[in-house]
Amino acid sequence: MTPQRLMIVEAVENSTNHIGADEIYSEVVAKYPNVNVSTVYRTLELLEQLGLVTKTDLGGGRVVYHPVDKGHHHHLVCKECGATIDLDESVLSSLKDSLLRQYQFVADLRHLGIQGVCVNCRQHASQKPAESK
Amino acid sequence: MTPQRLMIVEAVENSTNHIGADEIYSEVVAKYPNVNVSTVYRTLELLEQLGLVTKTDLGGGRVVYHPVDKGHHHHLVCKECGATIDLDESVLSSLKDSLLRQYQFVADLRHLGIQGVCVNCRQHASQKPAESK
DNA sequence: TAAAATTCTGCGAATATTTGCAACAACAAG
DNA sequence: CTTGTTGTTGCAAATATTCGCAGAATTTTA
Repeated sequence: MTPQRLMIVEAVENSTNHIGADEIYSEVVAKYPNVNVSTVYRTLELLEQLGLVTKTDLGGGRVVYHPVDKGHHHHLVCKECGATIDLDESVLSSLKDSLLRQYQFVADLRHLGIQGVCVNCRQHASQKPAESK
Repeated sequence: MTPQRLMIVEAVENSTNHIGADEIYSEVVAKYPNVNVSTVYRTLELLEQLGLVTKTDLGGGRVVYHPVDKGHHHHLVCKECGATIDLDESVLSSLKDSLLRQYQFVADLRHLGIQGVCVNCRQHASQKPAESK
């Protein structure tokens, strides 16, 4: 356990909710200017393999990390407005069961990002002219 | 509809199953050496928005495209051996329904890549020394 | 403690993908 | 036929992430 690893772990643990690799990097660099981005990525990969943090792709290049010990949950990501809605783990448990029964496949559904369209955007779909695209 | 777009569409349609951006690019360049990668990506993004093709992240940097008119299905991707198991759409329909009922969220579950561990790797987990990592 | 082995890191290069921008083609208006 | 408008492309640069490699740090061994 090296000082840089310690700080990376700290940064992830201290994050209120989710944190991106770039934010972790900035945070660590502030205290220890010599650390390299590679180290951040390597450590995050390590932590993920050890089952300590989850990595979630929220789409649109937004990849965030979350400490496992702070609870599992998922995200509904709206493709229109970009909002993310937290989702309880239970909603996916039946899917996980089905996959296990029907395919003997142990799905890793600990922290998903599911793309779609939220209520708000669906209702305003007709009125709204276009996106900030 | 420009010639380059036409060829990109062709490449996707002609692919037996799935095809990556790099493969599409190579295929198109073979006939029309001037096309640029950007054009490929831009066209694929366009096709995706038009609902003509799906883009699926199989994990590990493998992103593949698939024409919508060739049927919806999903993939179970084994993190150990990298195998992908095709999955019928129906398995996810109940999840989609739940999300719609409970969250009024229209999930885009047309072509997912679900990470996990397949039967094979689960059984051999203890024997297998390590991966090709 | 010194030499050897192992692990981790920083750096720079490679990869995949996206973006800004200026040139270009198609097409409508005059 | 010239001009203007719009949409598409090629190129080069930016971004995010990964990878190889050599040097540092750490541990092991004697």
